Formats: sequence, C-alpha cells, structure tokens
Amino acid sequence: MTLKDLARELGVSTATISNAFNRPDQLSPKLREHILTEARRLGYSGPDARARSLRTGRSRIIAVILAESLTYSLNDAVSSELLSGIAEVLDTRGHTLLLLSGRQNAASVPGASSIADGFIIYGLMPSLKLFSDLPPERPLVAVDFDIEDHATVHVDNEPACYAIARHALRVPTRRPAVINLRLTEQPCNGRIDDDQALLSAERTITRARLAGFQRAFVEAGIDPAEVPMWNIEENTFEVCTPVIEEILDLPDAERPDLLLCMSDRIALTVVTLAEQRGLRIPEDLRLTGFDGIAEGQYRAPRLTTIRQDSTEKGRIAARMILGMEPAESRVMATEMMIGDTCP
Amino acid sequence: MTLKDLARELGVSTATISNAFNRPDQLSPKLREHILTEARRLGYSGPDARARSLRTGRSRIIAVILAESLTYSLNDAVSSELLSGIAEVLDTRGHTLLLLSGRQNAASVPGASSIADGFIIYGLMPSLKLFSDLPPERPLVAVDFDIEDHATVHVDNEPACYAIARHALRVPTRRPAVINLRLTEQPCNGRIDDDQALLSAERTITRARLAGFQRAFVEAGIDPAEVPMWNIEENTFEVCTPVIEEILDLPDAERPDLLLCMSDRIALTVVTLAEQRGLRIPEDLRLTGFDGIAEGQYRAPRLTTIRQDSTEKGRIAARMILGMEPAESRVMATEMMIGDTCP
DNA sequence: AGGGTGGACTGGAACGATTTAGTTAGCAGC
DNA sequence: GCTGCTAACTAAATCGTTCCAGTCCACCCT
Repeated sequence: MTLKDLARELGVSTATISNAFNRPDQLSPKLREHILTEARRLGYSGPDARARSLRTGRSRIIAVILAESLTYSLNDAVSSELLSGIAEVLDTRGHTLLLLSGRQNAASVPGASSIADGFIIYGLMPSLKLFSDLPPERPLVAVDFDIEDHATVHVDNEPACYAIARHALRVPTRRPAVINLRLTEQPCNGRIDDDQALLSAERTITRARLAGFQRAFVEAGIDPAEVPMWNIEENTFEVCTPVIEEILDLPDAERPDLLLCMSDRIALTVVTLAEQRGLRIPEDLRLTGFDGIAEGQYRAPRLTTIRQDSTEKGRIAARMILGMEPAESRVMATEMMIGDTCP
Repeated sequence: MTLKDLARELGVSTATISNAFNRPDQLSPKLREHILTEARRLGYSGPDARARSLRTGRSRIIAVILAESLTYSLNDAVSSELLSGIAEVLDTRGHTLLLLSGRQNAASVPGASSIADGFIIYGLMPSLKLFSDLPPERPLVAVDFDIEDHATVHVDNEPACYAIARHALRVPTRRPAVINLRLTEQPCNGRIDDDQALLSAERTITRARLAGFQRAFVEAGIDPAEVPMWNIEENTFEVCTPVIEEILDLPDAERPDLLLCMSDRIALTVVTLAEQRGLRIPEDLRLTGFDGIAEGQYRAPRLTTIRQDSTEKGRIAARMILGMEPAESRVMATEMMIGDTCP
C-alpha cells in the first residue's frame, strides 16, 4: 500500500495525499480527515521514510560514530551520559539517533551512515580515512578530540587536572603515582617503563590530563620523571583490575600513597580492591578520579574527582549539529569535587 | 556528485558503476579499479544510502524502540546491556542500530522508524497503537513483554523470584517487605496501601515477579496480604531514595528486616542508604535484588540476586530479527547468585 | 458583467540508486 | 564460415515520495 495506491483508491492526486500528511493547510479539513481515516482503514501507515528521505534529502536521523565498540560505549558511564544528552536534544526536535562504531567493520560505516543528516564523532577514530568517506556537505561535530575544519566540544582537561593534582599535593606525599587511560601508542596494560617512547601523539585528551598533573608535580617540587606511571587500556572494571592489583600488592615501602587516576572507573576499581585488602582510604591511600560519574558519588567513600558534564557535552554537540547553536570549537568548564578519597 | 554524474564523466553506464561498488564479478577487474579510483578522485563516496534503501527496500538499519526515555535507558544498566547485546550481533552482520523512544513524541516514531528493516521493542509501550503504525510486513520482536502474533524474549520471572524469596525465607524473618518496580497502574512512588486496586494489569513482568515472591510467602506460612509493599516508579538512585529513606527511617519495631527488591538498582540504593544510617547488612537487614548488574557484584556487600543475562537477551532478539534463529516465543533461564546481602 | 483574488486540488518531473532484460564482441568448436 | 556460448557492458523501468507550476472554480468587488 503506497501513497500512489491510496491516491488512486480515493480518486485524488498523490500531491493531495502527501499534503494531507505533511501540510494540513494545503487542503480542506474535510478532505484531509477523509484521507486520514481512509488511509488508516486501508492500512497505509503514512509516507515511507525511505522515499521521503530520498526526495527531501533529509532523514531526521543523526549518526553518532563512537571510537570504541558499541558494547563498551553503552556500558561506560561517560559515553552513556554523552549519548543521553544527545538523545535528549534530538528527541525534542523530532530527530532520532543512529549508533555506529568506527571500530570493527569501519567499512560498513560510510555505507550505512550516509543516510544520516549529520554526524557526531566521539573519541579519536583509529581510521582517520573514515572522515573522507562521509558525505562532505553534511555537518559534523567532533567530541573529545580535534579535527580540522570541524566544530569540536571539549572540556578543559589540562587545567582541571592541574587543579586536582595541586589539591592532592597540598598534603605531603611520599610516593605519588599516575594511572593513565589509553596513553600509549601500543596497547599496554600495566606499568609504563619507557617514559617517552610510548606516548601516543594522538591521544590528545590523555596527554592534556597528564600535562596538568605534571605541571602540578613540578610546582610541588617533584620531578615528574620520578613519578611512576601505569597505563590502562580500557575503562572497565575487568581491565583495570590486574593493573591495580599489581599496584596495591607492591611491598608497603613501594606502594604509592597517592594515585591520580584518569577516570572514575579506575578510581572506583582502586576503592574496591583497596577495601578488599583492608587498606584505609584516605589514611593509607589517597586517590582522585576524573569524570564525576554518579556511581562514584553514591556510596562512601565518595570520590574526589573532576566533574565533567558529559550530558551537557552531548546536548551541545547535538545542538550544533541541528544548527541550534553555532558550530564552533568549544571548551567546557569542569568542576572539582572534593570527596572522601582525597579530602 | 552522484552515480549518474560519475557514469557520464567516465563514459560508462550507471549500471556499471553500481556493479563496481556492489558486484565486483559483474565487470572486469581493470575497469572496476579504474572506476573506484576515479570515484575517489572526483569525490564520490559511494552509492547514496537513501536512494539505495528506497530502491532495494532494505536499509540495514534495525530500530530499537524503548518504552522509557532514551536518557533513562542509556543510563540504566539493564537496558544498556540489552542494547549492547543487540549492537554486538548487528555489528557482526553489518547492520546498524537506530534508537527510538516510544515515550515522548510517539508521533515521530512511526514516521522516522519506517526506515528500519526490523523492530525490537523493549518494555511495555504506553501507546499500544504504535504497533499498528509500524509497517506490518517487517519483522518485530518484543523483549520483556508479550504482544500477540510476534516473537518475544523473556526471562523466567516467576520461578526466579520464587526461588530467591524461598532462599531468603529459610531464615526466620519477622517483618519481610517487598519493593516493587512499576507495579501500579497510576504513578505511585511509595507505600502501596490499596492492595488490589492499584495492580497494573499490563505490567506482566512485575506481576510475575511479585507472584513468585507471594508463592514463597504462602509456602513459608506468611499471608502475602500482611506483607507491606512499596512501589518505585523509575529505576534510578534519585527516584528510589525517598522511598527507601521512608522505609529505613521507620521505627525499629516496624522496620522490615528483609527487603525483596525487584531490581539491583533498588537494592544498591538500600545498601547505600543503610550504610549511611549505620544499619548492618545482613545482620540488621537482609535484602535481595534482581538483574545481576555488574555494579552490584564489585564492592562488598555483594548483592544476593537473580542474574539475568540481558546482553544475551539482546543477542537473541537481534538474531531473531535478522532471521539467524527462529522468531518464536522464548524464555531464558536465570541464575540465583548468593551474595553477602542475604547469605 | 467583467476582472481579480485566493483557496483547493492536480500533473508530472525530479530525487539517486538497483536491476532486468537485453546487446555486443570475442572466441572456441566443428 | 557458421553456430553457440560467455564475459562485459548498457538502456530503461522502477522504487515511493515531494513539490513546483499550474488549472479550475467560486466568490467578491466595482
């Protein structure tokens, strides 16, 4: 049952049917009513979205392309919040959300995605060539990384990390350490030995956060090169666990007494494993996180962390895509939250 | 730059261009190579998905329609797991995921969604008329509720709840209570007074879970009508909090010593608020959850709960939609996990 | 009565691909 | 030299809408 069938059935033109569904002012209310009830009776459920999108060139679909796998992204608090901010704005404007991962079968992305009216890209894409495959005339906003000639949304990673490290280092600290998130070029889940060689040039966020920490170290009279660093490959409890066990199970004399973590998930894993080992927080171990996810604020000890409003980040990206605000490069402020893990 | 432009530019037919992209065996490798490189040079990024989906009738998009708002669904562990299971399967088969909420502007759903090749519907939809608006010939799978003439995926709610309640009631219990999730017809966040009148006829899952609890009560010689019940409207910390505070702040003589909760989120909120009040778990208060979300298994006390594999539920729904397994009514087994909150 | 106006509706050309039913050329087999 | 076959490519119909450019008619004004 197509629009044309319905038109023939009712003895009117296809244009009139189309108008009945899309532009009520273009036909008499009586006829419109007639058309709509007949349509329902004959089982015509409105203009086909496929044909419509071809003809109008718009689908009311916005694609979000995520650097990580969808499985990871959907279970990660930060990306979920981002998505929910995006969804919120799209919903109010009658748009819908197409979820794509840039990771696995990157090949399928350009094909399927060209149906979307605009693109929000989250996180650094392994295959940068992907961008050139996207229809160049449609809007594109990058979130949490930089890309030439396109709007981006960020938080102020460096100053935020400087601030929280400074806060942490007010208290005399014997053995500070840093747990990075995806800092290295090559996958590396554990201690980072070769300080420079492994630093990824592309992970601008991680580098900015580390730079903030290091600025605070220098200011506190600590040589950053002396601060031990670990790296974590994926922001999940399972992946964090072995690395953090390695750290917590060091002999007392070597175990850090301050852990600057690059995410709340890492920090929460530290809390969990420290509790299991009877380590007291903050007496035996102080730690800070990053993100400000809800889970870190419910139960004691509440994380000392940097809260970034990922939901708002998503809203902004969505508004930029929909042209509700200028698509420019934008840096959002963060907020330090002093919890129990590093008072 | 369209396929037709490219064809004219290269002096071949549109069919040949189309074949170059879709059916390599239909033309000589040499010509195909030529076409692909020229396409890239001239900025043609492959066949337009909109035109293609109109012509072929398939978009390689599967729509997931969620009963709750997207904001809620994306932040809820259970629906996120479901989505990630769906995404996992779709991804491996080159399909993508369109996220729709049946809640807000249900009007936009039929319009936008008719682009999808199939539909997965999660949770009871407030407006059942929605189904009649979906193109009837495309496959549809319902998850966690029943709908006539369509495949469904469920877990065995009643037996699972019977089993866990039976486990909990082995220990002599003075004042058991139940915290329901969305049981009532009318919104009600708090104590349920009028036992029968408010029970929603549509919330089949909640009713099945409650029935399981009640069967165990009867078996333990407890009159279910004497067991106090509360209701929670939305499975979030914020919405749970006031209700659970009301329960925990009852005078000692009235405060339940066993709480059968219909979700882990509710149970975790109980744990959090009980800790704040210095109540010991399980000595002062025993409790059980439902779902088996990861967050409930990391930190002590680990929840005693029913684990349902929501990820697998999603995988099954997706496989049914893609025709990888028969689309029938399917009930999945659950697993009781004895944690610390009700040993 | 004639001209002007505007509301209601229609015809038909796009939109950008896919696909069926060919056509052509080249070559092997006898 | 003729037939038959295959590989390589093409012409044109089609998918289901939207929307521009009209047509038609009723009504109002002078």
